[in-house]
Amino acid sequence: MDHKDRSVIFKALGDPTRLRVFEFLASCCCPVAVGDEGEVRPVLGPTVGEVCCSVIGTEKISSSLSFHLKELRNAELITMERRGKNMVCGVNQATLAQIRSYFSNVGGCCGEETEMKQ
Amino acid sequence: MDHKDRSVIFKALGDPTRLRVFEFLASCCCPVAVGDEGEVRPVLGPTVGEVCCSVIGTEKISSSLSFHLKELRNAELITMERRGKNMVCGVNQATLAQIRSYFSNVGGCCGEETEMKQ
DNA sequence: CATATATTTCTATAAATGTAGAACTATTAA
DNA sequence: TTAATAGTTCTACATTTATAGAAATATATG
Repeated sequence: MDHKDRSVIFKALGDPTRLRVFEFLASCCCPVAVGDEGEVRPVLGPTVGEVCCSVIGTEKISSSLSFHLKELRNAELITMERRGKNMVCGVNQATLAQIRSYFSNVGGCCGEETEMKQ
Repeated sequence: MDHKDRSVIFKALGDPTRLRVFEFLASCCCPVAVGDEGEVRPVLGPTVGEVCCSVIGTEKISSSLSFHLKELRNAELITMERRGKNMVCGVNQATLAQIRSYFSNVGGCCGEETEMKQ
């Protein structure tokens, strides 16, 4: 995750609607599943329509929501996969882990208070 | 730190120049000092001019950098304080701690892989 | 195949954002 | 008090971004 990736990630989370979508998806458990052959499979999370209901509060999916989902996908903050007529969404745990790691390392060289003269 | 605060923070970090400024300041040690009376005092970090040299690469401070610093201050990601002719900058450790805490809690209900049928 | 459902893409538009230069403010030093 | 330095604010402008509606695509179903 380089500087460019990070600014794309933060820009994606910088929009209130997108942050809500991200937080809603993050609040939906079971982000990753392992299939019979041991393969890691994408999440069976809410559909775009369900995200729309919960986050936007409308039945009809707007092009605006599609746009925001695309931005979140572009930042690799979420994944989406077709299930029949629907698209199901979930947070990308790998990226979330990278962000956590970034923040545990940034500015961490001497975070505690330091005694000082004058 | 509510939803609004977070989106302001992420939006601030979402601009490549601001992210560079933030990371530069975060890389400058000793963010907090405690004075003789026990009061927590702002960092004695780089001046705006020094930030400009390191991050933008120019001698002359642009209004654009001032604007970015204002955004970072508004998000409470950095603090600034006058020292004579200069303004000195540093990251706001309290906010940084809040962001760390946010990311350790978001989407963390079952982050590990889960066995699944079908 | 025709229709319904779910979602995306396209196009236009309005609002927000970043940049540049000039003018302004605060502090120090002569 | 005048000049120099350091930085900010103001104004204008170009670019980017978010939103809305219409048309297009993909899948399921009758």
